[in-house]
Amino acid sequence: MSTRERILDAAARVMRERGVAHATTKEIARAAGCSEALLYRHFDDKQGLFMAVLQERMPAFALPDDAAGTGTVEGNLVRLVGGLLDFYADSFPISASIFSSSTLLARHREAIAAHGAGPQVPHLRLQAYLEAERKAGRVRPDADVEAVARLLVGAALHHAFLVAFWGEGNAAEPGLGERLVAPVLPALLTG
Amino acid sequence: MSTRERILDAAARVMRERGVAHATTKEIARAAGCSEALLYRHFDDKQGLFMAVLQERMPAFALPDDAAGTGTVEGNLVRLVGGLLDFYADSFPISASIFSSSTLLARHREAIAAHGAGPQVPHLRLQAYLEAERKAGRVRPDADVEAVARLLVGAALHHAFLVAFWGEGNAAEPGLGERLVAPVLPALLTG
DNA sequence: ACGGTGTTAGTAAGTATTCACTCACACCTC
DNA sequence: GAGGTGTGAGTGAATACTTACTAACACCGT
Repeated sequence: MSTRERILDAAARVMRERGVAHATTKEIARAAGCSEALLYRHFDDKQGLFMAVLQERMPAFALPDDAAGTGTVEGNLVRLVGGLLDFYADSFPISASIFSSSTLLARHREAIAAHGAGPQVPHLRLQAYLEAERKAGRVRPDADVEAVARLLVGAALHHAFLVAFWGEGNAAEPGLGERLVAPVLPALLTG
Repeated sequence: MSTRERILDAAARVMRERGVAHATTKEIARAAGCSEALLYRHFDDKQGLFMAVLQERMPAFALPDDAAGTGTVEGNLVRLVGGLLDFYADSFPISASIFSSSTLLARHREAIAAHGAGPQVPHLRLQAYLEAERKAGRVRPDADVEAVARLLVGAALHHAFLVAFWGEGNAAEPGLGERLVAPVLPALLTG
């Protein structure tokens, strides 16, 4: 693994485990097993390093390839929500830390706007899946798919928030995906 | 207004507007219009001041008094979700900042555990309302009220997250409460 | 009424430490 | 020997926190 990658891993680890406030250059260098000076060979400054972590060490949000029309809507939704729960569990600690600095937030916002990425992507993707199912006739034509997408994505985010707050202890909650999907099914399914 | 209150207001304002990273003692003192030394007359240390802000300047989450059995379930839920949207819109910026420091998070967690407060309160309260309605026979006996509460609370939190990320611009979204409540109604209402 | 005594509210000017960041220099490979 | 990779030893600035001090005010015995 290249030094740059080691530094990025170390920085991400410190940010996750101790919070951005403690993610000092000294702490990151110690975690990466190198000198502080070396950080500056690979990154312009500390904010540049943070930005690289945000862009290269945020867990990718990959919804499984569009399964619209295959399997059952319920099964697909459960799988998608499971992916959302994992995604937010991994990304929430670092995402939240962005809000600790207005300047970091502003830079991140600009960087992200350029890529078409951003925090609205998950619910837009889920919404797109539901729209495809609606087009396929497996979801009621009058269903508010945007609202449903927001409910499901929100519940996943909320769960990550609680886990991050209370510590790693109560992380996995088996069957949560199924339980979250069930209440919105009557509003979705053609009947 | 007492000096202590002025300092708390100033600290909360700086934390909100510029983020905890920029909430230095100097900055807070300047915002409060006093000397840094005075901060230490009223608080043990900076973390103590932050803790006081978290405990005394977080917007109170007040669900309107238990309306179970009155009005319509839909109307009550819309009102409750509206309250949640306001609550999270106000509290998210400061809540998120807790995660910037593992030690601050740990202290806040302990302080909160003592009060029986914490981030699980909103969805427990909403869940309690739904259970009351179930007992009153206005919600299906087989409805998963916990899952529904998590969906609605999560969607409100998610909305606050997006607003905090993109700036104050796209804050109010009229009719959002109604749209979020509608998809869970079929799973709740007795038919 | 008046001086003495203590308390409260406030600050200017520090100190020690930590922070992000730099630089001169060493080591290595080609 | 040139250029990439790496470091020890710093630097000035910023930070959290302290100290020594003042002005205002309340209380009280005489």
